[in-house]
Amino acid sequence: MTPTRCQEIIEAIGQAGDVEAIHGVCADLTRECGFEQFIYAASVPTSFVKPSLIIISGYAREWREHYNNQHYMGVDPTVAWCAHNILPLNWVHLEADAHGNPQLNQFMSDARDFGLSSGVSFPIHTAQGDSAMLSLASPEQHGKAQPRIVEAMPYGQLFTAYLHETVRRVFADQMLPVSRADLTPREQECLLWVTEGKTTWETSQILNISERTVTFHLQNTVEKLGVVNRQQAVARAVAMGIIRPQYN
Amino acid sequence: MTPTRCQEIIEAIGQAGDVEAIHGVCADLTRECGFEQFIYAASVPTSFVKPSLIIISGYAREWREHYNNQHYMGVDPTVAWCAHNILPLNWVHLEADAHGNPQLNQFMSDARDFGLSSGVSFPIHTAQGDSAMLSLASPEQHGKAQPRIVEAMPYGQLFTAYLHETVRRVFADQMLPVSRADLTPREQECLLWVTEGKTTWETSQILNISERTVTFHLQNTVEKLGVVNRQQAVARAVAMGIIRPQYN
DNA sequence: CCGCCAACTGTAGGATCCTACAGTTACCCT
DNA sequence: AGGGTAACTGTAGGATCCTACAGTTGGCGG
Repeated sequence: MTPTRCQEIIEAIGQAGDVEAIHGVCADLTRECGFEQFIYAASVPTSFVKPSLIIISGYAREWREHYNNQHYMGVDPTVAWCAHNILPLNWVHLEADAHGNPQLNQFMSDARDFGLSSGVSFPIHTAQGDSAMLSLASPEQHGKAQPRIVEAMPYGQLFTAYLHETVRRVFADQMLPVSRADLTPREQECLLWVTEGKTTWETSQILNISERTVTFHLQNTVEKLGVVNRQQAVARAVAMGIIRPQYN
Repeated sequence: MTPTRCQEIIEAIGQAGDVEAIHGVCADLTRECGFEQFIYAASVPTSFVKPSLIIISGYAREWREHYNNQHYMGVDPTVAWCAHNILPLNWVHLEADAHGNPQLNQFMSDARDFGLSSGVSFPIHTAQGDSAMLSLASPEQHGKAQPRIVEAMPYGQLFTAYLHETVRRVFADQMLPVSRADLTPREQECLLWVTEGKTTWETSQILNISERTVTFHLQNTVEKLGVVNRQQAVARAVAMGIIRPQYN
């Protein structure tokens, strides 16, 4: 792939304005990289127990149905990898794990039946706590597909980032309901010290205000974040990147 | 850059075993991409107020000193960008922001004096809450440098990910002190429901155990994480990725 | 068999948080 | 001048958390 072509694809990703357009540009870049099927999945931590998922599938519909029926999301090694890692996963490395894991073996055998033999998965994590993955797959044997996977590595990683950025724009309403901007500076400050384990009184001493005022700001924070108490506010704020390292 | 050369560099990054080796491989890839200086910086959220930084600098020593003396980390637009974004930052886009911001203008003018005129910064964020950036810079004018920047985009993004992975390995002792594995399944479960805003009693009902037992597990959690109370435990756990979306 | 450890449970007092009450002050923009 | 909003403060009762006390049970490996 030439740098120019790469820039064109990035451009196209940036201009996609709805799900269909995103699907289209994904299909294009999948073909361009020499693969046949793709799937993009994003996870937004609106809740830790039940996160919302945004899936744009270029996999066979039958496979998606089978996948859901079998609850394969809990088995799928690409999902597990991308949830924890930042490096691309070449599916050739999954073979070894499958030995002695009948569940995983079954999954991979089923996947092969639907044309998902070789491929590569790209994870992406944001500072706001949401994450996504893009998988590019082909029915080729692992050996034959390696040159294509190696070549796709740099581009796939970059495309995934741009893709996720576009999804965040298009699905803005389904993403987390508030941003850092919705909390006032004082509210952020109070919340920051709470995440550091300070009590209301300690925080009031640090900020040179009354204990009551700290409580007041934290109350507002809890309400703005749409949560029920401090610990949930802390969880939400950290997951969303509202509270982040201070560079002074 | 050929796919083969790209793979070789990735290989080299993976084999680096200490700071000097990482510095060396960074210098190599910087040259390979057509740039002159680099800097890698990682931030580990051991504390939200005072995160630990790991910096591997291929910038001029004098610039680093000036940068620290002027407390430029709070001004540096590449740091601000990489803290929040997932896409590469082409420095050419910073020009517009500098107008009407004397502090930023001063910073960029100073940077130019040290051979940092054009360049690109690559952010990376992990599921464990730490993040890093790699900047590649050149003394060339923006216009002249564009082809090099465009070409470096995909590779830089990928190298940054591998680089950060290596740093996490080499600096393992300076990274976060505990991993998910250090909390027992029950402890993770209790913590999960706390992050969802459940009270001790509610959690006990969900898990079908006594209120006292939930308190017990959470006590252990607080102790293992080395924090002082529940909110800090929640913050730490979320920042570290111990608590993450459940796929069921 | 014994030690280790995860999981579990009870009581009780003091610390802290949550909620609902009811305001004041200062700044910015229209 | 009036509206909006951030920041600020007080009281008080009930809910919840924290801590220190003192244990039991079951599984696993040496």
